[in-house]
Order: sequence, then structure tokens, then C-alpha cells
Amino acid sequence: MPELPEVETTLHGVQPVLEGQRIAHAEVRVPTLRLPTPQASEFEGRTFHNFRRRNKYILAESDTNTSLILHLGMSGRLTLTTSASPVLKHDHILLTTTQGQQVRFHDPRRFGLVLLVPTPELTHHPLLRDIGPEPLTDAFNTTYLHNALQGKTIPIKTAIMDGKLVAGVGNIYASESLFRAKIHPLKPANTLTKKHCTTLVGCIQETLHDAIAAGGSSLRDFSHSEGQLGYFQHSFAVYGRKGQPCPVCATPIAAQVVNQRNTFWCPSCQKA
DNA sequence: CTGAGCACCTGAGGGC
DNA sequence: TGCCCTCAGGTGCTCA
Repeated sequence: MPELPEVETTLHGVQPVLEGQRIAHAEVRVPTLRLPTPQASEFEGRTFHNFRRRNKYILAESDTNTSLILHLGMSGRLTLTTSASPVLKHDHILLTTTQGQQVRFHDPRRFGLVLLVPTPELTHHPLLRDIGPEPLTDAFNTTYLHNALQGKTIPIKTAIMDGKLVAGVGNIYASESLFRAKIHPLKPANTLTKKHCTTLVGCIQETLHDAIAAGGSSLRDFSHSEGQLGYFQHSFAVYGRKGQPCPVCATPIAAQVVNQRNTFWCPSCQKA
């Protein structure tokens, strides 16, 4: 998946199509996603509004006190098309508006999910209730991060990928942010000084902002909801660049699996 | 609390 | 050309 910037890009693609438009027809072809998908009839007749992103979830509200929760998982994407367009393999959910536009949830690996839940329960929903502050808001700041890291001996990279600590920092942007901050990914979280935290907060925000501005990354599975490819991957400084020269000092980039995830850093620029 | 392992599922890419 | 193997952006569970 799509990390936060890709979700943000997807949100901006789908919002203009669905916001305020009635769902005239829905089709659920494959209901077995990470969690079971509602029946097609539960989408029909709804008008969604107040689209927004929380962590890597896209949320929206509709009538009868019902809200939408959508997650792209590892390989999910939303495509914008019409009902005239041939249905592709892995097009699991098709929502057609009264305007004739169609949004499709396409997800080969089916780690994503699409749910309808009672709006009053949304903030208490198990998927959302324990999520930490959004990284691009003032709530994510030096004091917050420093306090949150106290007592944690886990690697800082593992810490910032924990959605309970901060929302939406995935595997790619964790490596990229730590490179910009010149902090070694294995540095124990509780050894970061306030100064480190100030730098890291700034670098996470800067990295995400840059990626959003670039329209999100495009790895194998991602395309914009319009079907165009993003291009932030051309800007990766360390991710996926094992053995290649550091863009700052030309030292070969190191790689190691940390917390089950591939992790990249510059052994010279980033201090433990 | 921590880390390791596994699970969900399919497709892409490399090696031979 | 094709088979076999490994790996992948995310989460969430169990176990020691």
C-alpha cells in the first residue's frame, strides 16, 4: 500500500466523484477482504460526504448515521471509470453514481477493507480508536514524540511505524525520514534527545509533504485513482537502494530486516 | 513491554 | 519459454 501520501492522493481523486453523489448501483464481486464487505444493497441509495483521511484509512459519512471506512491494504487502489469499462480481475467493489461515474475498489492481495459502520461508533471503532496523532498536525511535535519514546527500547524505526505512536508512517517513509534526520534506524527509541525529536518530527513532516506534493509513490501496485502513476519513487534517497551510493556522501547504502521489514540507511550519515 | 514468527493473498521478478 | 523460489507498500495475532 500505499502509504499515507498515496492514501491522501487517492482521497483527493475519489472525493470529487463521490462527494454528494447518490450511489445508484453497487456491485460486490468479492466480499472476502481483510474483513467481510457489506452487501451491495447496503451501499445503494447512499450519498457520501465529509470525506477525509485518518491514518491510512479513508473515511466518509452518509445518511442513516452510517459511515464508510476504507483501507487499501498492501495492494489496493481505487479506480475511477464508468460502468461501460470492462471489469478487471480483482475489481472487488463497484459503486456507480447517478451521474454514471464508477469507483472501483481493486485489490489483488485483498489485505484492504471496506466497511460501513454506525457513525456514532466511528471514533470508538477498534480500527481507529488507538491511532496516534496525525503526523502533519501540531499534535505531533517535539514534546509529544519525546514523551512517547520514553521507556521504549525498541529501534526508533519500529517506534515511528507504530500507528499508536504516530499515524501513517509506513515502511518506506520511515527509512526516508530517518535518513533526512541523520538518525540510525536501529537507535533505541528512548535514547533520542529532544533535539533529535525536533529534527525527526520536521523530517517526517517534510518527507510526507514532499511525497504528497509529488502525488505519492508508485511502486508495483499503486496508481492514482485516475490511473496515472505517481513519481515520488524517483526521489527515494535510501529505500530500495542497498549498495548504491548515498546521495549525500556516496557511502554504499546499508540494508537489514528490522521488525520484519526491509530497512535502508546510510552507515556514514546516520548516527546510532 | 519486546521481539520473533506467522498469517492473510496474489503477482512480479530473478535465477536457472 | 517456463518453472520455482523469494519478496512486497499493511496490519494483527500468538508465543516466549
